Amino acid sequence: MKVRIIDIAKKAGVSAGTVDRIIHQRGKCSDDAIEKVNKAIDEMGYEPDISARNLALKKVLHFVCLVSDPNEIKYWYRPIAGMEKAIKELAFFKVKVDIIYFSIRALSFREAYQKALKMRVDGLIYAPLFFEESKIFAEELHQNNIPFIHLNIYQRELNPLCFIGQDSIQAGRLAASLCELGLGDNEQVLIAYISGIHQEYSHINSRIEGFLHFFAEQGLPMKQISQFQLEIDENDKGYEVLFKDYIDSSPKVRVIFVPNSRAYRIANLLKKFKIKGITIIGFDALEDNVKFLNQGYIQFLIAQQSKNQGYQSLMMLFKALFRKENIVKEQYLPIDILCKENVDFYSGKMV
Amino acid sequence: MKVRIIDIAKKAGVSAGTVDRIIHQRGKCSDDAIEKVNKAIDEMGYEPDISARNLALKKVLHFVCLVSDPNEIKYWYRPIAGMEKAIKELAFFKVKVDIIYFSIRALSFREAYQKALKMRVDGLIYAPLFFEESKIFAEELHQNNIPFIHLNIYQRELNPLCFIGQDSIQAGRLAASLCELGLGDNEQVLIAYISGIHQEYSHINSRIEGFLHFFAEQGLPMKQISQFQLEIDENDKGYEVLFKDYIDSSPKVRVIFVPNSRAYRIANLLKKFKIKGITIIGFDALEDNVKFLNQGYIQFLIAQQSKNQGYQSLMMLFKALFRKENIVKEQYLPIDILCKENVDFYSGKMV
DNA sequence: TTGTATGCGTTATCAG
DNA sequence: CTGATAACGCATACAA
Repeated sequence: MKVRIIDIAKKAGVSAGTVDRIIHQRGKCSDDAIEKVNKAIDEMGYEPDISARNLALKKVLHFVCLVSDPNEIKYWYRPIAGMEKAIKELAFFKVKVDIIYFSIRALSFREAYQKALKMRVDGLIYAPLFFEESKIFAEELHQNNIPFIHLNIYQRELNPLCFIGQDSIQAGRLAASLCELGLGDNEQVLIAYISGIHQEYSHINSRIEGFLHFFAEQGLPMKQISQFQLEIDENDKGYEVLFKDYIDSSPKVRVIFVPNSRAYRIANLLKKFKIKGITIIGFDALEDNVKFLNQGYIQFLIAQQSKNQGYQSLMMLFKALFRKENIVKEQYLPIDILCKENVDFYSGKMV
Repeated sequence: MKVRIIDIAKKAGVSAGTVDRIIHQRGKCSDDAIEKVNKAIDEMGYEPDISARNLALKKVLHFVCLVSDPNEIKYWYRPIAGMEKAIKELAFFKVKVDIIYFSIRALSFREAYQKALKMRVDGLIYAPLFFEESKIFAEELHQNNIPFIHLNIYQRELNPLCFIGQDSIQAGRLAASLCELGLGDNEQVLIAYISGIHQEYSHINSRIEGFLHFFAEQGLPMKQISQFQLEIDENDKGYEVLFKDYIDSSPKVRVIFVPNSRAYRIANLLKKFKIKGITIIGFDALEDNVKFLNQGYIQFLIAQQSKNQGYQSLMMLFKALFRKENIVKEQYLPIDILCKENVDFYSGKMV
């Protein structure tokens, strides 16, 4: 029936304590005992009872998530929602999760991770928004033997336990293929986005890279593509007129590709200036983006299961550290296409 | 810290046994005791420890899934994969799951459910493929007080505990909107599908209904739509020439909408007869469909997270019957759009 | 109607 | 290096 520790202990002719020590490699045991116990396990096929283990466990696993303040970058609302879902499920087990927020400055990120390092942490999740700081952080984690997961942005060279997110280059390619659908002969696509000052994230660049690749591969003339990029302070409204002028002087533009998650800003301008006949392809199902999708200003949004990202990241740590399962090193989530007709059913997505 | 049964027993001035009886409504208790215990629970906020409960539990919950043989309808491979994933996760708990297969004949379905009814079953999952038999089955289940979940197909009037699947009408609408993208002035869309004899499923009809609605709502002329439907025996190849003739005599057709999951059959004909300039919108990421998607014969596939459907159905039963949580009555999953550029990342999707 | 005792399979401690 | 044993929180059988 069910094989227990005591069953294999009897079979091996030792006590339960010894079996436990051998299974978990804690304490010292004689080679003789190790051999006998392993043999018994092979023959009888022991599977630990999670409930019993959990009940008896004294130690609590401690996971920490470092995420940017969703009030500053709205994108993070949904990964956090996913984390909260995971926290609920993990409440059955001896696992404790803390979420630490930082604001979008390198210094704030540094403070956050120093705070995390002061705690006794068994596993950690963060998005390497800041290239240099992330590197320093990762090195310290490796030194302290604390496994960590990269979420949303992947800095492969830092060798995280696992990356969870989207293939940004392929997402850019997909955006390009959707743009092409709406593009007639001799019409243009514009790459336009507005970002805060000094916000240059690798995944945004990857999306643009994939986008351009697609057009190149299809042998489409590059002159069909123009770019409009502004780095501005969050509250600066000066760009609005600049944008309007740009559009007025580019009558061939039919599609605008917005590679960051703020397509709603561009959509807002189309609405404000009553610009017709231009459609937008953007990223992420933020509330504001969805609003303009439903109004027809945005034709497609490419989404990345943000909630699921948050959920999976914690579940991965759980799988790796609680159950000692092997996990895949790169977990690329689906690249979702949203339009007016399917966006209403997207929010329930969890996963 | 953690509130245990014994804690609230002390607070209420009774024994642990009494608290247990009141929480689970087993055995008789005095009104006085009930009141005191409930008060204590309110004040202290008791949450049962799942691990301890699970360890002590004698009874095993028994779930049964009735699914059609995936060798006959390939669609079912993925829901079954999702069920297997759920079974793995539920292995931690005192839950046992059986999957019973039936082949696509009403008689076989009837045999399957009679087999299920003979077992001691606590919860059940099935797709109501056969209208009449499903009704009889549901009535028996209600009589025996066995909760059941409808998967993939929804027969609302049978009042399942929950439905998990896609909004087929909306999926049809989405298909129509994607068709429209590829449709120029004066061009036609063809609704074409090949099904086995006497296979008329409600969700296929709903997709067509949604599809037609979309065109009607947009004020598009209905004469742009033509239909080609064949009910044939699985091995009958006679339809191939019929199809070819139909296409030859309909030069305006630019897009073919295939409302069932066998777009690969139509795609295969386009390939075989070297028909160019026509693209297909179909359903479900079956292996064969994906092949033709990658080859360019199919432009879009609309998918329904089949694996997730299977997974969720078991998790729902678990939530409802093991933890006694309230669950939503209708769980509509996202309507996914697949094309060449994102299909490779779709398979990993779980949920 | 109520209280008590035993056991579920593991962990962790302590004495050998 | 090893064996014995007391928790862990709940369910359940039995005694009162």
